[in-house]
Amino acid sequence: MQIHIQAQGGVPIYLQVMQQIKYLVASGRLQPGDELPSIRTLAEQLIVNPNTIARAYRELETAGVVEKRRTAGTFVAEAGSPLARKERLKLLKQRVDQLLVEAFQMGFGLDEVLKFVEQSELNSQPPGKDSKP
Amino acid sequence: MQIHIQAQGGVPIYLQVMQQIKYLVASGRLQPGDELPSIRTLAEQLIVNPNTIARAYRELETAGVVEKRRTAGTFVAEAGSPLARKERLKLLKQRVDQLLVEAFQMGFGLDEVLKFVEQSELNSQPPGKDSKP
DNA sequence: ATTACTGTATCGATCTATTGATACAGTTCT
DNA sequence: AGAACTGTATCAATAGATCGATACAGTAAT
Repeated sequence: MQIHIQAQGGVPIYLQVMQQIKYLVASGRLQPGDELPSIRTLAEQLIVNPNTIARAYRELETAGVVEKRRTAGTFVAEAGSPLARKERLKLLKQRVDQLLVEAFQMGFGLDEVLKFVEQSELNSQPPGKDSKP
Repeated sequence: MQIHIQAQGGVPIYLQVMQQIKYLVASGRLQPGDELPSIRTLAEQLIVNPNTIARAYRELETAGVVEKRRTAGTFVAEAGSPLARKERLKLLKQRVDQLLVEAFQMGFGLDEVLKFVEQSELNSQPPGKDSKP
């Protein structure tokens, strides 16, 4: 699995690992059911402490991205996050507002944000399964 | 100025102040040229150390949101951020991708993200002044 | 000159996050 | 049974962020 870590930069290693795995899943390069490298394997590959990878996997499981099977390994989870729809909507609204504030601050307009959203490499994603709950 | 701080919650005070001022500017409730409360005034109002507000203002200035005039006070900056357009585009793309990853992870589709962007309360913002550079 | 207001700088205490060293517990296969 | 692999738990060291106390420096009006 292609993961690259920057020791410099202030971003915690476990977060970098989380983000990159999230991207791999969101872009479809990791499919539900796929097995991730074992904690120790990835730790050796990145030359970090196993605890660090363990933490990344643990939080990814809490977030519903991966699923751990006791002695078998860690796998990409099947379904989406288990959060209630209302909670997710609230979160999404927050994220969108944050993005827009930053965009406006940078001098961009709504149209440009929309363009970026439409043109994202990630746009091949299947539509949400609960557009109408 | 209406700013509310939560001591609990783990979010640093100076960040809360920054975010809320950014929102006030992005939503137009603070206009370019408007004067912000002095560091001490706001510090007393929120019952925090002046250093904390000073830090918020300092970082807002670095971000190009406000402008400090030595002995006169702190004001909302005129232009957008001074970053080069290429840099801003890169940043914006990153932000959008992050948002989409989170949205997909939560089980939402592109269409729903677009809907949220279009329906945001912030959409009354003037369009970016450099749509065509 | 004094007072009252701006923002600035320095130092230190404290707390939290992050990472690492190391030992543990369970399953699977030989 | 034993080896080799999963993920787990505990504890300590370190580094960094955050915030506060306090003193400084400049301008403007009295």
